[in-house]
Amino acid sequence: MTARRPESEPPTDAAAARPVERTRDADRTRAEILAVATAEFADRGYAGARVNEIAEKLSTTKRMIYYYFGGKEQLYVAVLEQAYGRIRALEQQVDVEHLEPVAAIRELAGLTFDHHEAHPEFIRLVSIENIHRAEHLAGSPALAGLAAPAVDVLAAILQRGRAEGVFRDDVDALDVHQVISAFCVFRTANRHTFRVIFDRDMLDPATRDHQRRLLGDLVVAHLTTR
Amino acid sequence: MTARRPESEPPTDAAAARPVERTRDADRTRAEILAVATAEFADRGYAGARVNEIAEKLSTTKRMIYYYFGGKEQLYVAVLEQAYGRIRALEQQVDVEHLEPVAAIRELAGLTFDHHEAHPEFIRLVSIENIHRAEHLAGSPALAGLAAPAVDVLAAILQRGRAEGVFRDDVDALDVHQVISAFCVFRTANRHTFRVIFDRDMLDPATRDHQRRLLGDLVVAHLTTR
DNA sequence: CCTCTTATGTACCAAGTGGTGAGTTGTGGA
DNA sequence: TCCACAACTCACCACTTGGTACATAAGAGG
Repeated sequence: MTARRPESEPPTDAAAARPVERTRDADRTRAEILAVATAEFADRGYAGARVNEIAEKLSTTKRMIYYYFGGKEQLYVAVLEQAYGRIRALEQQVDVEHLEPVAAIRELAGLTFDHHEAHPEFIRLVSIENIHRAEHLAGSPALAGLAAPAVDVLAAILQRGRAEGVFRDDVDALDVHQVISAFCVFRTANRHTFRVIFDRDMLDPATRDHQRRLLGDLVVAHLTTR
Repeated sequence: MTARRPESEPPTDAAAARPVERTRDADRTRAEILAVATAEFADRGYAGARVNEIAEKLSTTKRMIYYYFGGKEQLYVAVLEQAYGRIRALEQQVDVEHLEPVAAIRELAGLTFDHHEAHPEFIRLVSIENIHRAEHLAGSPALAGLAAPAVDVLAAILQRGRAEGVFRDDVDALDVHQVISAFCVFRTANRHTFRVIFDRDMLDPATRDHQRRLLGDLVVAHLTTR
């Protein structure tokens, strides 16, 4: 093998390449391609993104895309896998075990809210992948156990809430997750058409707290109403 | 041989389908192009759709696309305008004035639910347009008053509910609309990735009633909780 | 019947598309 | 030191893309 930089994968390594230090580094080149491709695919969709365009924004050449990834589609799949991988990593850091059920639900919903707001390009990739009926995602093995964290944590909270008698006992954890996701994803994914039609920017910082509270209220009300 | 096939007319056509077989009919040609283009753009996105592909599925030629619409982008805008126009027409048929507030909200949410489920290709177009940051929609005048119906009806219901003391008095109509839309749009728009990740088909007919009730419960709980 | 406008069909193109053949150079290990 | 191979560059291509020049046929009106 070749020069392995000790840098053990700083994930958000963007195209911040030093122009002077132009050494050979497979990991760095690969990461740069992925970063640029992620931005490009998220920006224009799979069909809209151009390999040539990605190449031009690289400090290396188009040939390297094919050298490392094989083709446009494989590059796109790699982008998806990396994006989902990062999301999983973040979700696993959730720790709400010490909170009482209602507070825990609010916290979990709030974290999901923050998280989606902080990663609009991920939401875009998800939207794009849905346009393609998740056909690339379906063939990828990189999403094993991707569902578990979020839903497991949620199920545990619901269980505690039921035991304490504060939550209804007929609510499914995945239903709750679906509701939370729907709210959070919609805000980002449908931001533009919603703004044009209803003249409201759902991501306006001025209404952020209100929206965040709205989500919490919504879920808690549902869980505590009989 | 100029005999036109007696049109296997896709669902809702714009041009009055006269039984008379006309060899030349601008309205019909235009409508056919729009119908095929709608299917194609919804299926593959703006960049993914091919003018040649649309042309091949036509009983006329590619030249007609440019004759009637000018180009790919203008055709796409026309598709968007027609789609939104139809949606508006449907929304204006909502009549829940005679119901008591809680039932009215449930009915409105349920109608929205049904409506989104019945028009997946519209949801796809909306997703696609969001990928393009609604830039085509923004420049189109065809959406004046598109927001009014849904939100006005909702506001009236909330008003009555407040007057009768069954609803909270601090809930914004557009917030409620946003929540309902989020739930309904998410089900269709994110169906595929959600199925792959969470192994649940949100559009599975077997869980349709449950999902529909869930949305009603969610909104009513929020409106009636203090 | 003739003519003029509208509607339609055929053949074609320049620019861009994803993708590659083949050679060049840096670098770690023997 | 030197070599083998990974990392990289550059020029190139077959094919598709959106778009168009031009010929022509069908009706409406006179």
